[in-house]
Amino acid sequence: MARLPLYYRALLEVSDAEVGTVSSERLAELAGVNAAKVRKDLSYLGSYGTRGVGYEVEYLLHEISRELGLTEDWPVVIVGVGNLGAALANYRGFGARGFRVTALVDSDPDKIGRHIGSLVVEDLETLASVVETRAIAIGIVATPAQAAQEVADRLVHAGVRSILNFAPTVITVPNHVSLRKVDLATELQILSFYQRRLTAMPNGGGPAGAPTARTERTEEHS
Amino acid sequence: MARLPLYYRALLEVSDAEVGTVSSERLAELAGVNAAKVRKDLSYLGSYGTRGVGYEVEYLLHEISRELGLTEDWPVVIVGVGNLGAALANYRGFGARGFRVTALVDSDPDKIGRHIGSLVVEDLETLASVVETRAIAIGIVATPAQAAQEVADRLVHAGVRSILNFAPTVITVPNHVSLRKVDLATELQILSFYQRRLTAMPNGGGPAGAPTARTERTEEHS
DNA sequence: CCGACTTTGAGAATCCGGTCACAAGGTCCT
DNA sequence: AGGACCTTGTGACCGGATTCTCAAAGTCGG
Repeated sequence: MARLPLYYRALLEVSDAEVGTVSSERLAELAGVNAAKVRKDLSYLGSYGTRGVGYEVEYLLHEISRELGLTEDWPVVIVGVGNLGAALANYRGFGARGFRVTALVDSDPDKIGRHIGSLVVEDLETLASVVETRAIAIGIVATPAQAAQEVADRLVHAGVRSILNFAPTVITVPNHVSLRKVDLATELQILSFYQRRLTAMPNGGGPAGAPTARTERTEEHS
Repeated sequence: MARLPLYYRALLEVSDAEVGTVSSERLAELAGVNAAKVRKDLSYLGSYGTRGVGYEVEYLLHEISRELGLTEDWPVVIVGVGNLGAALANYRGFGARGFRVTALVDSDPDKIGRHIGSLVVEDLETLASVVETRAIAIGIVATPAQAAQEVADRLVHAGVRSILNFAPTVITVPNHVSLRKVDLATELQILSFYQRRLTAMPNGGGPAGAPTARTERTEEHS
């Protein structure tokens, strides 16, 4: 499931402070989801957790990180070293656990050879050998939209099975390849959509609910 | 719907090349979704499009951009000018349509006063007045996880109604505020999850489907 | 050792979005 | 003008995900 990483992070939080066990209730709160959902999800990867007590934090943490493949490490290549690509290369956020950015490639001769952090930007033409020699598992596409599909094709051809696409376009891959996308412009447009709703109808927006209730909503937008 | 931006982009593509009209079929292809879904979605914002012909590109484009609020412009503030914040500030991707990054704020004295593009980083403490004087509508949270909730609270308090969260943590807002998140680490972990699946069971992964069929999958992962 | 209390795990009910299928409406050629 | 053909709009259906609910399992204090 796509919620495992959420639980993982929630577990990390509790493992700092408290010790021993967490209830599904508490986990749900931390992860911003329903408690029943937490239990369903967790039971789906085996019956860890004892009734009347909760889940043993350390053990569950271990199980989830194994399930997520966080115990192995996955070399990453970033294709396209513009603003975004460069920022991603420096981003500690995922240098942190298991994901090492191992190579940067670009097709722009001006950028090839440039140093970014401890890496050197390499030629897109050498992608295949880069992927092979460094056992790259994950490719990040951070190119302009026009180049994205071709880059994806090359990644797939080179043997990459997981692609994260930041380019603002739909790309297509064979179905043995995993594809996820992060689309910044789209996110803003969605916000804009709701914003417009709000300002269009000055007051009568919410359906008489408690106006200051705190809800964790990220996907649905009620 | 959250698919409107997709259609919008697809329409932009066709508006370059061809002229006149598009069928839902073609739009679906461009946007990577089912044709029936396109029709449902579009019919949901009124009956544009004539039977037997399709949708008039320019008109539909106009309608969608109005619906998405892309005709107005939404000043954006970025809170937290680390790697990611700085990259976002420079990113042309959403400077492009309607979204102007109008202010940058940070709490780090070393960063305050620094120039990024044409903007100067301002003090987080002045957030309220920045939001008010510049009529900021959207806040982007690009701080470390620990600071994210407080920053969000401040944004809400200052009157921001739409927040895009890049910090790797769950944040909570009153329910009259729209919240979306972009979680890079989570995306990678999800890829890692499927990657592990693949390598764990060397061959028998896919259920006998055509192994090289091209599918656009981003959310479901079969 | 027993009873009160807590919390999981899973079966049942419900909700929601996606897909299918087809009638209604409209174009274009003859 | 008429018929063949095309594409939309929509009602019906389907399946998966979410939520509700409750019995089973386990702890803890006395």
